[in-house]
Amino acid sequence: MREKLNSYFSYVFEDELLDEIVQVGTYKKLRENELLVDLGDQIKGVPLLLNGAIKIVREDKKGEEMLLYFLERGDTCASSFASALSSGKCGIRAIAEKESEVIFLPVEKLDEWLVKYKSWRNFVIDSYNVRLNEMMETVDTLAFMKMDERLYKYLTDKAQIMRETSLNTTHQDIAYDLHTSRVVVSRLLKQLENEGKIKLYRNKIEILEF
DNA sequence: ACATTAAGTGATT
DNA sequence: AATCACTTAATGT
Repeated sequence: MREKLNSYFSYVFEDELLDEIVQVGTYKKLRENELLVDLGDQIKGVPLLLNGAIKIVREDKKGEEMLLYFLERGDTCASSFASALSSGKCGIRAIAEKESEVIFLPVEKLDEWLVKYKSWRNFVIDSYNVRLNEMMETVDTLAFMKMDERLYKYLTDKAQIMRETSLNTTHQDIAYDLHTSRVVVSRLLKQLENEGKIKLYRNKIEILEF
């Protein structure tokens, strides 16, 4: 576990903090599509993402979904800090988008570390900042971009996060993430294919142009 | 061969 | 851009 931690966090945290993380953290490997956090869950620990990708989704009471952003290696779920420290409910759902490795940090240690380690404080503040920017970007996307642009952005963003040029997904899944209907996605995808930007298969989309 | 699920299409709002 | 109704294609049993 120490080696895995070192490979991504050795330049972020000081050695003593790394030691503590190894002691109190619990390592977990996530299967693809494994549910990490659900709506209204009490947060049991804050995750540090070693590798893989986690999808953060907002959902309303009717089960209507909307993708907020992805977490990548070295990220943490900023929203979980707030709910962990205030022991409130989490307003989001987190799903592993692919096989991922995380270390869960116990809630009790979080504010202790805030005063003890400046690298930890920086990390927390920084991830809040990164997340806020990410959120503003998605708001922009929602407010100012048309569906076809959003779709293309979604595809290229996701391909980058997954580090692949082709995605194994269905039109329906995309429709859930973008909060639209499958028919609309199918039509716009067809359009993108005609423009030569992508190639469509069953359960698979290949991106030809970034 | 049949059932199921994914994707394509025209028409309507 | 959403929804309906229907078709066609791919895949699993």
